Amino acid sequence: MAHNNDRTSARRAQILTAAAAVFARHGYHGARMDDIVKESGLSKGALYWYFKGKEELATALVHHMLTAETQTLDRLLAQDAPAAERLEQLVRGFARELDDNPHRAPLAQELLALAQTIPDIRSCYSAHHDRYHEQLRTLLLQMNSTQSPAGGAPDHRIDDAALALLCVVDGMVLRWTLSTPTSRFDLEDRLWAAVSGIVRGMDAPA
Amino acid sequence: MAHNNDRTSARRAQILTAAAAVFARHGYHGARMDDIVKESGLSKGALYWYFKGKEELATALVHHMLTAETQTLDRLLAQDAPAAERLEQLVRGFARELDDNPHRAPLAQELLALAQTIPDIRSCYSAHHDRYHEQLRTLLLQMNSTQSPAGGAPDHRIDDAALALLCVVDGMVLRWTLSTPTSRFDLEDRLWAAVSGIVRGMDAPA
Amino acid sequence: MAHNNDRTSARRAQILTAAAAVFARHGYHGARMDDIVKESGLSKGALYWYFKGKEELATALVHHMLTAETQTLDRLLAQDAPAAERLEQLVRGFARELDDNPHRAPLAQELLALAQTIPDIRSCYSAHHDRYHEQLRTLLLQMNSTQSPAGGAPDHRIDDAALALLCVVDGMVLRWTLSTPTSRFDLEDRLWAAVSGIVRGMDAPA
Amino acid sequence: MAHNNDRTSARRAQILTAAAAVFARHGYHGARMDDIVKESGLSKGALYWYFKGKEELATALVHHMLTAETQTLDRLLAQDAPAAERLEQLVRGFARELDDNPHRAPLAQELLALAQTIPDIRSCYSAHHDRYHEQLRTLLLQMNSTQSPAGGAPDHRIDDAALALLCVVDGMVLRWTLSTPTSRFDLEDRLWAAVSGIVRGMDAPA
DNA sequence: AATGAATGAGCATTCATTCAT
DNA sequence: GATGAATGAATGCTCATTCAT
Repeated sequence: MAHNNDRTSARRAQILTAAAAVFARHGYHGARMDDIVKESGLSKGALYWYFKGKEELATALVHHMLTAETQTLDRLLAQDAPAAERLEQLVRGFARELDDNPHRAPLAQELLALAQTIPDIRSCYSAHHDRYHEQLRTLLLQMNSTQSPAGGAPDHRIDDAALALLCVVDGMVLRWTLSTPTSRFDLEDRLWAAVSGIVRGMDAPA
Repeated sequence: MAHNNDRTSARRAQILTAAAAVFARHGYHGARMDDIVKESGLSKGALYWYFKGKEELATALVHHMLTAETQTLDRLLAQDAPAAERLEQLVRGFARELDDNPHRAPLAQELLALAQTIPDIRSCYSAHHDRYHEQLRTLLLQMNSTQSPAGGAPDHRIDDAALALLCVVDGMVLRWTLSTPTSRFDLEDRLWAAVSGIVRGMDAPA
Repeated sequence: MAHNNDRTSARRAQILTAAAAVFARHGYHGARMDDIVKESGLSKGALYWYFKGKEELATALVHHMLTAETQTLDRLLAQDAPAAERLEQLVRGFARELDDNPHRAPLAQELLALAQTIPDIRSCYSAHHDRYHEQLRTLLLQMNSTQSPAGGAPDHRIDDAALALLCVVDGMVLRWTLSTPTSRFDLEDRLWAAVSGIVRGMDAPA
Repeated sequence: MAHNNDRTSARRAQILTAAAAVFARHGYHGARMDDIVKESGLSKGALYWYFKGKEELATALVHHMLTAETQTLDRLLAQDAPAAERLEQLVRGFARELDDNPHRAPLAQELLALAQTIPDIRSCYSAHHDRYHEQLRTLLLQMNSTQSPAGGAPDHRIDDAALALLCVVDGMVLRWTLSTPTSRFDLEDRLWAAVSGIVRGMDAPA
């Protein structure tokens, strides 16, 4: 019977959504379980019926977000548009989503910070980084072979570029999140500019 | 009386060192004031005599670290070695220092995370980002004009590259900090590879 | 319909057995209803269908154990063996049963402790004490008249001896239960030695 | 400086007294730390400054009570009154004290029950039992040699009697504590009667 | 009869901060 | 300046019990 599972995952989602909201508002440490309970509309007992505790809440949230990200990239890799186009789509889509959901970025930073302290979360991120790196390398390889049938950039260049891409994204989101109203920049433009630069550098002569 | 001030700054330094150690070990939230007291070898009353509270401890620590970073870069800008060389020196020096001080990176991440929550710390980072961006832009301009007297890359390219450089550094340190013994990479090599890529991309044709 | 009652008492017995096991393992306060549910193999709803709550579980258990004890003594009193022999049988049988069932003694102590707190249980024990005292006095009277047709010990001596017997049993079980592997003594031997001493003292001249 | 220690032990005593009162009233499990705090007149922080937690409170209390008991017996053994007289003094004094302090007995039972659950407390009681048994054996030996210079009862009889004495005391206090107003008996008389019986039985012929 | 999801009052403990000495 | 005992609000979590199904 899927009934039971449906109910269960509905409840878990309900709670996770509430937790995400409260974590985004007050940070993980500033969030009280009571706040999440209130936000979820359930009772404290229900929350603890579905999740073992505060840490599991955070871990589940991380898992959820990273899984979604991986799937997005998977979908992109499976498309048959030119690789360069797909990369741009990825980057701009990513930036736009953050831009449109003001809570996403602070929440993500908050959860990321927990990786320092909570081993399960650390593992999630580690695994995700590796997986994402691999996916990106694949995309860059496709770009490279398409662009210049002759071969283009050597493999190590591609590898480095993939890593740089990953890092520049993380770093820029962080900077953007921390920017003040005064110093705030346009995430999409600047991120794409940075990515373009790295891609150009991939093929350029030393 | 300078005596007084000496004593005072010695005590403050002593406490900050202790706080840095404990924050690195347990994270900001996991650190108890008692731990810091014990680590510092002073008494609880003394700690509160020199610092208003836990937040001020963190803020002072951030201030200290960011100031040091700015000064390093300032010193570099004032040298008369070729700009490209100075950039490499900066990046490699930065990487090596992290590599040699295992606590530095986790501590930095922890403090960075506080920027989300503690306004004073957020301001510190915002200001530092802007300043650092400016300094880096200056360095890249020097490289550009040196390399190709004709002019080389247009200004907006340089600006983008400076930002990308900043972000790629932050992002890579983060990734490196989170990497497992298995997936750990060589920070200096990879960071320099990324930086090189971005610099190459700065001048490369679209 | 006896069907109904059979099912009912079967279920109740099933639950009580589970409760006894869990109380013996974790103590009354350390036992969670969930543990008892799991141990019983039934559902939480079922448990609460047959018992009003945790206290009733304990009360029923006490009732059950004390009733069994009374019946044992009743059976013994009805036998036609010499009184002295029956007393020895009683004491040794009692000791052996505890020796053979490692959980019995801690469970009994735990339930006894509840008498301080739970009025219903206190009443059970009070009543049982009186009843048991009476039964034991009867047995001692039989011994006395058998042994020395002339009359032997005066009544008040018999009464005191009966009480002493009761107390020495309780006290020794307690001590035995609390004894460490190192200091553990042979319950049957020592208990019988104590009982013999008291019986001897009953007839002995001041 | 004894100042510090004085203050410390005063506070600890203050807290322990409060804990004893509350434990006697509500039992260990029924007692809330807040109650003890209120009763002590201190603050919650102070309580936790002097005691690690609820368990340590109980353990310290047990320690305190058992130490006092041992000392009483030690004092008795050191006196030069006839042994028989000292035994009577011990038993009657013990009974009277319980009779005069209505809280003592329930508190003692409550703490004793914790021995089943809390290892530290169990150890306290185990050690105390052994020590007390030894002290009592010594006293009985003195009685025996005094009474009949020829030698009197054999050693194993004395050992058994000592154990029986210990047990009968524990058991009778328990029964007395559990007795209802209706069935309540005079502790001093009955206890002394039981003890006398055991002592008589010690020397009596089989 | 039976299930198990849901409830929520209750509670021990922590820890940043203060202040009398 | 320095000490460390004292404060008490804050909080994550438990678990006996209920009740819709």
